[in-house]
Amino acid sequence: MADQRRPLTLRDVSEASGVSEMTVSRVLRNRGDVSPATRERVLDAAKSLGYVPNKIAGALASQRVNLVGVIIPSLSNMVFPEVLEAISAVLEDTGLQPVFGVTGYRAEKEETVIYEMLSWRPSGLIVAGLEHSDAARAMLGNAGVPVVEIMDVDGPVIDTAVGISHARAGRMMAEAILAAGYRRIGFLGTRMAGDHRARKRLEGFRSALADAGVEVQDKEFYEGGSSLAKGREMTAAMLARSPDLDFLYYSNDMIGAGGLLYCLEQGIDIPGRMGLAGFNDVDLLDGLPMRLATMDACRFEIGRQAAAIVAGRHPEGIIGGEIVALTPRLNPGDTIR
Amino acid sequence: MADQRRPLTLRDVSEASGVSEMTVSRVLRNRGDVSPATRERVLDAAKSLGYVPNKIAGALASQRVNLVGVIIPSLSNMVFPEVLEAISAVLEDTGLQPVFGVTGYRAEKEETVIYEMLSWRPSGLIVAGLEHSDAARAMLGNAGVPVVEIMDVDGPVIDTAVGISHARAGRMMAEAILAAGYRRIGFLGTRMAGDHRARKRLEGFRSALADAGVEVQDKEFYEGGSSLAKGREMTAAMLARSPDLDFLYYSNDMIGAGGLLYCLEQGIDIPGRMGLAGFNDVDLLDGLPMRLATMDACRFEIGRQAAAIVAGRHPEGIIGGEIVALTPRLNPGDTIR
DNA sequence: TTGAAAGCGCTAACAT
DNA sequence: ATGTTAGCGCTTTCAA
Repeated sequence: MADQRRPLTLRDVSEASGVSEMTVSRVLRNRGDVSPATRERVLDAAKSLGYVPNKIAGALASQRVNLVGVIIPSLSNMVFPEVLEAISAVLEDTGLQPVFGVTGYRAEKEETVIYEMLSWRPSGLIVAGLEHSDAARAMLGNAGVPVVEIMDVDGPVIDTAVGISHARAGRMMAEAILAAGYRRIGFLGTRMAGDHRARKRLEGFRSALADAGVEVQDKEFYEGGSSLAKGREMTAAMLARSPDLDFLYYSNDMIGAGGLLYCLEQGIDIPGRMGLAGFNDVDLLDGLPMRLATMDACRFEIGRQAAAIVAGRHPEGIIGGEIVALTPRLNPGDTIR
Repeated sequence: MADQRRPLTLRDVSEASGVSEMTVSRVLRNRGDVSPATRERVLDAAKSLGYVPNKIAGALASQRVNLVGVIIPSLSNMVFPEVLEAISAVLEDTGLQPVFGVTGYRAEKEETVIYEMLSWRPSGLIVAGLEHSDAARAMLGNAGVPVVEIMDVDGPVIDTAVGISHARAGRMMAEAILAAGYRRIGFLGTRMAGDHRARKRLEGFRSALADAGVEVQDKEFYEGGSSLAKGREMTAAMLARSPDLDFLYYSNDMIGAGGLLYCLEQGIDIPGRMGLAGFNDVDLLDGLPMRLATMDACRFEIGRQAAAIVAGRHPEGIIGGEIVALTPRLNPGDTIR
């Protein structure tokens, strides 16, 4: 517990306990056979010195690193913290530790983050999305460790992917909307070049509408700011411009919730006169005056399975090198008639 | 770009470029003098091989690690992602990289996370809160690197702290409520033993009320679930039990928002018949029918300053070993008369 | 401007 | 059950 500037080493513990460095190392890692007496002496010495092992040296010597890199676009999206939570929970008792990196939806930043992560030689990598720069793809392909791409399955996969088809999610929502008899449909979403999943949902959505001879009648995009407030503003603007719309499809639940609050305030009959839907099925909605129709992105399950694959604890029959396509679940809530 | 199992080393690049390992190392780190011709040859070789430096070896040799450990209680709290964002932004151009660890508000888990982090010999540590186990406190005290405790300043500090006084925040809110003439006050919060800041706010709140001879008339606590929904339920329960309350103080904005929505639906006159207030000043509120009174926890500023201190770029006159107490700002919104 | 040698703190592999 | 030796892949330091 004495304060020192030079960090303590195994050698210090070795000297303090009168045992070889190797034996100290064994005790500290619970490896091999060590007599209880020796064990206790070592532990006492380590504790009273305040020794913290140097994993850098350990990793270099053993060629093993208990880190798993997790690369996501954003922390403010509300979706990713939940994926992280699921990943953390699974890794908790595997001896692996997640390390998070954030890309801000920028491919070039993603490339940097991947490079940085790989330079620490992690045991595995979990990366959100399938779209990467060529260089990033090359690095991931040659990483020599499990690489799991999560969230999305619509596109070429490097090694293993766990996610949903966002095109299909968009299609399913379109079909539900059409089946409910809505025809004059508006779309409200983010203007974010890097958000490929939102783009794919919109594409799937439009293509299913097109199959029924229906077109999206109005669109509105936003960037930045409070999603709830933006949802309000965008909805007000769109309804002012296109008052005869009978359905509004939002690219996420937060702006959808803003739209819902606006419509309710305006006294618009939901879901009779107009229907609404979002995406993600976030808990948040539980407390709103009405439950917004939405679609579950399976983010807990995605986190769980991705972590299990990286940890080598593959859920039922999955062994890596595969695509695990989860099924998005439609939650009709109260805003589709 | 050839695929290999054994990760590439400096030696591979050295052989491919016909230059010594040392020179390759210099090129890759932009250190020392290297002729442009050599430089280019090395860069070409590294790129075409797909070489990724091994930071583990580099860190061991140089005794320098560009990692900053950031330890927070939770990712789902909405507050911490913002602090992380601010930290990331500041570290972005310092060559330092944040590594996040989550404690789940459990002191014992925090101890483990600190130990793990320190075993990677980071350049600094940012830890949320002032309450730690004795062992954790000892580790932090002997870490030999900058340790910044954030969010809170009410208590003993290990090295440097950046935060607000939550006791004072609670007191300020009580004073504002009393000044507005409310007297029959209820409190709604989390039942979380590890959330010391919420506890301190409540203590400050009650003590300021007590100074005016006022007592909290009813209390309700929750755990888990959607905060918005819980805010609703708790509010409904409390008003059923104590119908004559004229103010509800919530320990965070999310449950406050749930309560607000409930009250509005019930047709309760806000802020006339009853006032409401939360804590955190989250953006979310912008889109609600009324803006909830709240208090800014200065989380961006906290993240910024903490990162600057760890990075050695101390903002105006702060040099570490100090307590930076930021001033919480009351945002009266529309729910205090 | 470039290279050679030594060693960072630990662990694998092999003694004893 | 414990100790010894030889690296892990880099960077520091010194030499050329």
